[in-house]
Amino acid sequence: MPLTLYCTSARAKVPFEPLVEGQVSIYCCGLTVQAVPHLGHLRKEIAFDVLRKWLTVSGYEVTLVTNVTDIDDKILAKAAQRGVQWFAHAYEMENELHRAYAALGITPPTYEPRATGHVPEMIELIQQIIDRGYAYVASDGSGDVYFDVRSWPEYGELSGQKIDDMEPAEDADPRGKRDPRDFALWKGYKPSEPIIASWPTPWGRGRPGWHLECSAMAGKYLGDQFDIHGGGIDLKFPHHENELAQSKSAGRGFARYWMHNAWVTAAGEKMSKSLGNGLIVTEVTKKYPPRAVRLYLVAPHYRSTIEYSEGSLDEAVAALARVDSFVSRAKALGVDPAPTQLPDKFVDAMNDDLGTPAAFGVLYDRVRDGNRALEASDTAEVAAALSQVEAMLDVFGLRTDDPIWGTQSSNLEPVVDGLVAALLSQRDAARTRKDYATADTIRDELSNLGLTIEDTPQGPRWTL
RNA sequence: GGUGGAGUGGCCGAGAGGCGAGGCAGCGGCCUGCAAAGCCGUGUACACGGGUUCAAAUCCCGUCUCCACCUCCA
Repeated sequence: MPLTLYCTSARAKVPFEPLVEGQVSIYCCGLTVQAVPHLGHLRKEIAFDVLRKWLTVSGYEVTLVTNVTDIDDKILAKAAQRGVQWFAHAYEMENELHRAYAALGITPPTYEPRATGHVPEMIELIQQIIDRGYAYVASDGSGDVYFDVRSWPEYGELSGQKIDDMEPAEDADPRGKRDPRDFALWKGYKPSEPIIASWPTPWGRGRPGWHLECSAMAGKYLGDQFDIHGGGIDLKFPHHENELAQSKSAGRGFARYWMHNAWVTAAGEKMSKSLGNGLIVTEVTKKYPPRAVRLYLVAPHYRSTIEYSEGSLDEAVAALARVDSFVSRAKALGVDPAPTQLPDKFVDAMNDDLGTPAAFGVLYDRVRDGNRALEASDTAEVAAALSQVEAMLDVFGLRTDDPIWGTQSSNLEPVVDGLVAALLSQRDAARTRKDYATADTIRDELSNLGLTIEDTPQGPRWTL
């Protein structure tokens, strides 16, 4: 089955054909770095991380561009509130974002351009749109430049919205607009804002409009036309609709496929930035193993809403433990790794619009097969299952030994291993003379330290 | 008002006309000194009311509930 992806503009799953054979270019709207990222923000990064891995496994060379919006109203407001420069606040939050990437094992994008580094590209794009007659300088002398939505007949093609059916803007302040739905390409400098948060342009000083920056950066790094444009479902309208209008009205082909991921909700509602600290990525990964958090975000389909709950995270911990347990027991057996070939069902599931739920079903089935083989001492089958399980985990970014999780071993590990082994051999001796009281005391003591002792036909094994 | 999405077994979460995805929890069994892990077995669920069909969770009509977007938002 060839790869199909659900395309928002087609409103259907469509076969994926890259623009350039063997290569895939993806632009995925990144964060406005105004606050510490929570789980919901990173769901997008995870979803596209998996897409990227799957395309890579499928033989494509992938370029993923994710922007950092480092200037906007909220950044200015928060920086002012804290009494720091806007760029200091933005940079701090960008670092937090990178920490969150690392915490969840997300490969950083190929390129991660910052909006403020691309003002010349934006000016060029605005000029193109004005020259073609689809944008204008505000009539009120504010220095704003607006896109003229009425002039662009295809406006609304992505989201299916019609200009006339839209709710009229809450603040009926026209601000020099021809139509209330016109959106800012460029925001004129306001004396209330720091002068260093503005850049010179042919239309006066000012700063980038949010929608425009993405069009400009996508164009710079991926060209006028590229394969996939992604982002959270909330960006579909107006952000992506506007990006599309800007780029196409400037004569650029822009994205050929649009992909949108769904939310992580909390208490049934969209996780908002005002929810507090509980769901901040780096906090969650203190309470739960990072790989389990990643599994929790990867296992449901990317277009399905995930309801946040600690119970679900506990389930993820348990499910991952079962997989890990098989991998470590199989490896302890010292089997020769079999050549890796992903199961057909897994490939089909992933090719069907990244069907991770069905793909996980295949993973769990193989783990069961492997466990059965382990009991039957069928080393060939253990080896086959192990290599497939690891290959599948690799696609999800969940391999224990993936370097992205960092080196967890320390030089103390052999020491600990030796100490535990010594205690276990005492326990074994006690068990041999049927002194179960002593044996159980040793096990309890180790258990109190957080070690789990399991007796297997190959002797006792311990895990932390 | 417009646009889009959702309601599935104790919980999570897929599927999308016929064959009970899968996970977690539970129960029974095997194994075990006891455990743990693992394996085997075990559940007849699809918001509600109609309809189409030999067959509907899946299609059609209607109803209810929830969520998102149309303003910054992953």
